[in-house]
Amino acid sequence: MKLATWNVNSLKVRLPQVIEWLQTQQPDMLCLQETKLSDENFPLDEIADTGYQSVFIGQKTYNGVAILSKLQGQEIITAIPNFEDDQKRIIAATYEDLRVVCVYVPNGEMVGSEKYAYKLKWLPALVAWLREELKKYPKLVVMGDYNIAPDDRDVYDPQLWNGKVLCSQPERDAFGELLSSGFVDSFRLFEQPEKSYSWWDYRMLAFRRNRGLRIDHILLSKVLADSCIACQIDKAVRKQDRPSDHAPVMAVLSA
DNA sequence: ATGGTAGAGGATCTA
Repeated sequence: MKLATWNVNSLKVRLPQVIEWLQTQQPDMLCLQETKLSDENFPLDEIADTGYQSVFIGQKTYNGVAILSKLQGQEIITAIPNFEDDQKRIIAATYEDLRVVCVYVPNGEMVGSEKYAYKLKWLPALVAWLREELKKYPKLVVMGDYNIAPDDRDVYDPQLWNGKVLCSQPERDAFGELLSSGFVDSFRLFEQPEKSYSWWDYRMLAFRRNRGLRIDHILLSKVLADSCIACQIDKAVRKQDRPSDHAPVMAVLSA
């Protein structure tokens, strides 16, 4: 079983790359973030032609999430329950006994900004909901763009980024709260290359210089973590023409 | 040099 997540930064622009990636990697589930599409414009048929079902929730211009899978998703949820939010950042679906949650955590813009306050309000709401999900679904995977680099080794220049958005202590604490609720960062179950990142700014030749952050994560419930045999970032995708600024992350479960 | 790029939409906003 291959589980993957990719912030595509416009599914309209990236659709050919997504279809090619589905065909070559054959993931069982692919979570997408920043589709930036209204639901009526979602490329359902093109994706179906590749052999994948889609569940999605989007909006014009910003945000938007989807789960592509070879199976049809059930028990679909498209928002955090009991949390007022206009932005489309969450979709969850059940595939047999596997519960998949796709998340696009707010970016936060800058420490102290209104968007940062929204991020710090959004994250505990996510954690509270996922604690309930975990009670219902022992086999739970939560993957997506968390917009949080959990540790200094996930940052190309920790001094420069110290206390900045994506790295600030309140954000890292919120991520820690999520982990301590019963999740494991699948990437850190394994030995990984030094300076492994999942996002590189489009500006300043950041990718060529490997000035990146690891902010896209696949979190597994304990039951799933026990069967995880690999996790890697597909950095080659970021080298393509007209790439997303994020690379896909993929975890492999046995059986 | 307080910069730079990409996407959406059609002037800025978001990342």
